[in-house]
Amino acid sequence: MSEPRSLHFIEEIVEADLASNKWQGRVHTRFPPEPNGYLHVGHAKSIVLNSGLARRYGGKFNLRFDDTNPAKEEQEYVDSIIDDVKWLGGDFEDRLFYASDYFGRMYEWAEELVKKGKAFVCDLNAEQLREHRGTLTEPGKNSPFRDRSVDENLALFRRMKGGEFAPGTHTLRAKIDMSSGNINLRDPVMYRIVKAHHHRQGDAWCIYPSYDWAHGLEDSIEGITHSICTLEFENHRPLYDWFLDELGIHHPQQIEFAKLRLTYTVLSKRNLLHLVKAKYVSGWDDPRMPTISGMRRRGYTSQALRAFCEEIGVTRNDTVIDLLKLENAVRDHLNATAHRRMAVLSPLKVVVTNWPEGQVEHVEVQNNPEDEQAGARTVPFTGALFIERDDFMEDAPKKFFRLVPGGEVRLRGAYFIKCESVVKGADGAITELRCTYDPSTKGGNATDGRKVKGTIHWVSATHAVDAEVRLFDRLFSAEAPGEAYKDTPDLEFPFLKDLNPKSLEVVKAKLEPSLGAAGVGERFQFERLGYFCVDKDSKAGAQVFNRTVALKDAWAKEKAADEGAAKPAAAAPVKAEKKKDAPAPTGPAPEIEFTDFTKVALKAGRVLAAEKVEKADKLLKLTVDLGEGAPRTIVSGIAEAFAPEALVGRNVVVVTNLKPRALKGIESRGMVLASGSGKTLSLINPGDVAPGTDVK
RNA sequence: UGGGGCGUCGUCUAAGGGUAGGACAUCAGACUUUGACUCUGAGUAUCGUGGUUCGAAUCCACGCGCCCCAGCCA
Repeated sequence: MSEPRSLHFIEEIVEADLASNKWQGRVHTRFPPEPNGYLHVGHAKSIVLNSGLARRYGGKFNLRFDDTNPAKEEQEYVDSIIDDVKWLGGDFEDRLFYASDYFGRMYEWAEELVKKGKAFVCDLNAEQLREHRGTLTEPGKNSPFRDRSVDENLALFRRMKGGEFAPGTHTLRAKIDMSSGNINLRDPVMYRIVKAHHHRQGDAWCIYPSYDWAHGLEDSIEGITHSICTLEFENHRPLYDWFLDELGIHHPQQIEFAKLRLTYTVLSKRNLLHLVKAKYVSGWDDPRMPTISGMRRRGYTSQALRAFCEEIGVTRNDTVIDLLKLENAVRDHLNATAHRRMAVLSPLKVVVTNWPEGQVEHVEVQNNPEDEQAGARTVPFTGALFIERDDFMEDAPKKFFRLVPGGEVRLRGAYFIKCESVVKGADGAITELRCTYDPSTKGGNATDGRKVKGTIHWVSATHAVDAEVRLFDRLFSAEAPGEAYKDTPDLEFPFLKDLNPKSLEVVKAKLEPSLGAAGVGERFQFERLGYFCVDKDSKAGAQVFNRTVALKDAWAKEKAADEGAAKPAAAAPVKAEKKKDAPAPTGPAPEIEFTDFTKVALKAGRVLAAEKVEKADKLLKLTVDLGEGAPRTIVSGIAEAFAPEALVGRNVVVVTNLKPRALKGIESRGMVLASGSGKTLSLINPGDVAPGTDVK
């Protein structure tokens, strides 16, 4: 299909190791989650990486629970993680391990280090330990207990294990270097006393190994060759190496890569846990959650998730992936595989006046035009139909090529219909369309060769199945949730401020009858709407569908662009001065919500240059100094009111936090505020202030 | 201010001294019984400044910016 992609840096390391026979030809990776939450799409990246390496190089892949902290871990999480890893295709065969099963060996190794004089029991409490640790710029101080004798350390350590001490009173520490620039090397804690019930070990232990001590041992025991983790563990690598070298045991190579970050998404277990616990979502598998179980429930396929992980690559760059890329991956897979069905989400009744009373015709429709093998199905057509409300407009713009009064449209797979009259209720709302069909257009083709531009979906009113459909939008409305509030004091979870209040919309839909038999988890494309799957909340006769992802919609985009043009002007504080029908000062569609005044960033700018935009009567291309170093290019629809040269040197007010938008091929980064319209437009003057000054 | 890391189109990511390529996004067009898919085309990038070299994203130097680290979490 495509050219083989070049190797990423970890594959290069593995291939070099294979070439040099560093591990006797072995490749053995692992995925080591702590069972303290559900897995999310970031973990998917790691699973795909680790299991993919094993598959690619004929190696092995382990699933290992890093269950060294009984206070946070639960069996529920273990179960969900196993399900998720399997679902994703992470093939650990029979190699499902638990770090807690190694506690005995870890303890013996700890005694070995004590005997070597490389570890000591420290009586400092947590606060004292912190004081002794020093700071980022100052070295730490040795613990007063650092020079205890081996015998004393051994005795004390055994008493720790024996449960003789209270939590927090003693720790076992490695004896390394309190003056190291790397804080992890300042005599790190190897064991702490925890009196808590362990999900597997019960109360067998009251001392628990810390991550740094335990992790390398776990890898070593399992014969791991490449111990892959995320970038924040890079500072821990010297410690990983130190323990293994002191013990002289199998020493895997730790390799760090950048973890996944996604726009409009939070991906930390702490934050996800809060969303669940505080009931902002229905659970870990809420379809809006970026958890693997949530995405699965929403209708994502594991193939799509894996394709996404392959596509984003593996590097050490700290980057943020556009959520659109994920959505693109599902669309891509579902487009190829999902059967098409018709469903009407917002029904508008259509009566076909010349259809023979009571007649039912079964029209044949293809299941998937992308896949011949998918075959065809039959859909009942009658004189009483539902179509989508959005597919009819009384006062339609030229570019609207769906149904309009007196106009003709094709009903997918059936006939052309023509709208003869519009029936309205007392409140003026459209309640019904009266149409005629053309019998010579059966199957959707006109015998006289005449064309209709639009094809719309429909269901027979008498046959339609009722169902609940859940439409999801992104859970957060900010690209980086909480970023704008991260310095707000007393805000424990800033990302909650960016929660999207419209992330879930529930509608009552009319479905084509074949859908009534669809079982939980089955996926379909509802033609022209998106991909949907049957949710587990479905009951007999009361199905629930989740929208996995909408289809791309060029028409919606065009409409939004038109409406968006009016939006920023209304959102800006100059609203009162504007006429209702005034064109916006510029075209950029804002990313901010209409009501969100507080998010509009207004700054003073100085126009450095201005020129007319080719093939656009109203647009000027402005170069505006906003005190940011480089000036911005802003395209503004003010050419009717201002000659370009009249603007140079003027101060203007600019909305700076809009998503860049291309106008006539020019990227516009912001919007100039103006009031009035057409030739009588005036620019808002911020006064005589420096470019970049906030205008309130 | 200590230690570690990272800087290539809007966003990801290739190019490992020799034409800065791909994906997603954007825009324009073609096709279309899904305004989808597909196809065609367009624009936009090597953090900066010096140096080495016939030639630098790549090597060197000096800057600049961003990320991680002061849990008895992982």
